[in-house]
Amino acid sequence: MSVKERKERERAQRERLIVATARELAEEQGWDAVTTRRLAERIEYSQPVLYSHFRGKREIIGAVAREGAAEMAVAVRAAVAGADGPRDRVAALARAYLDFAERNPAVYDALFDLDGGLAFAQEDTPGELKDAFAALLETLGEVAGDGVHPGLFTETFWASLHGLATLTRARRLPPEDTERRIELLVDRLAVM
Amino acid sequence: MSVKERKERERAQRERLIVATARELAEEQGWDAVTTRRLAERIEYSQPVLYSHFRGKREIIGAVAREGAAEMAVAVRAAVAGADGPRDRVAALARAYLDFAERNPAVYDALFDLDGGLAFAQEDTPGELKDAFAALLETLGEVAGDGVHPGLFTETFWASLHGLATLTRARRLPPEDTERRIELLVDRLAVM
DNA sequence: CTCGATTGTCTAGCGGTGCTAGGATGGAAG
DNA sequence: CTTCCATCCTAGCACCGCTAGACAATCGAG
Repeated sequence: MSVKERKERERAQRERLIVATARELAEEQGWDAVTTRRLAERIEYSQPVLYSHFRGKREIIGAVAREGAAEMAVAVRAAVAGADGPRDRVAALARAYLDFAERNPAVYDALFDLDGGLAFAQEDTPGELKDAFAALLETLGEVAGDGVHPGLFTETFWASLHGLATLTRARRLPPEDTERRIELLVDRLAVM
Repeated sequence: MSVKERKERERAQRERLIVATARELAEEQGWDAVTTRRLAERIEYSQPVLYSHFRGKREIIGAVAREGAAEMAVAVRAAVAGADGPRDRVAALARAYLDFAERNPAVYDALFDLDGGLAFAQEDTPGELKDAFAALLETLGEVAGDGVHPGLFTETFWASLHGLATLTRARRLPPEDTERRIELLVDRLAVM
């Protein structure tokens, strides 16, 4: 039976290789450059092997998105943990979020711009996504203010950050003033 | 010489037909369905005709985006004109913006998600885009608050709206609470 | 009115995409 | 040692954006 187990281990390892390579390629050259042919060549297997792990390209994007969500949750929680008081915590969260988006643009796209076939805000939403939202909620729920539902506040604050992240990266907003925009959001939206 | 003029008129008309058809097709079936072949078939010309008007598909997207920006400016100004007092004006603007995004998803994508080859926030930015931003600035600049640059405030408020628009449409946010999120944004961000 | 030049349009095709059917191959089981 | 089965690859499908080159229609000169 250990032969079978070994094969399963190797298979799981190859799956991780596919996801890591797709992410790498996307960060290097953008998702448009992540074609099944190039991806197959990089992992040194033929195209059909990809389809024995994933239904198609969108599922590969989804896998990168889930991985990214888990990392983002870690990054946000780490940033918040190093800050004192509600205001600093919210500001640290906002900076960590935008920083993550800037440093991992392809992952951010996989999460929020592209179609990775993932459900959001539903029962069958992957755990990584639920947890990433929970990481935001932990800090933002504190500053929702009286009579405002913490979840609703978190959604709204998150949407604002998402807007800044995407518009800045798509060169719709000049990047120099990012810090000032963050301060504005934090000071006005959060109730301390 | 009037023969030449007639031909130019017909050519301009055909260009408008291309843009209108691309927009129609995108609203019906999404931008993925807007292929040069399908578009050519709908306008009852062959593919290469498209390339005698536009450098490529991205320029067609850009043309739809410019058209959409002009319409959005009109919609926003109309909504604001029908409201009294700063708070109502800002709320009306926010609703009009999100309403436009919801009613014209393909146009909204052309403007802010896809690459239409347009410059933003620069000298060579198309007039329609500058004017759409101006329409936001006219109302939002009023409520930036002391010591906050009106342009910066407008960018930030706009980013928040954009975040709500995209996340809602991509099913990342449940749509039922949109109105409550708007109220939250307006009441907190704007200084009255 | 005829004829060459120019303009406009089309057919056909290039290299690429995501995805899949079917045959070859190599290792486990009997 | 042979049989069988899982695994993988070659080859190919239909489609994509885009373009070269053939063809037809129109224009201006003689």
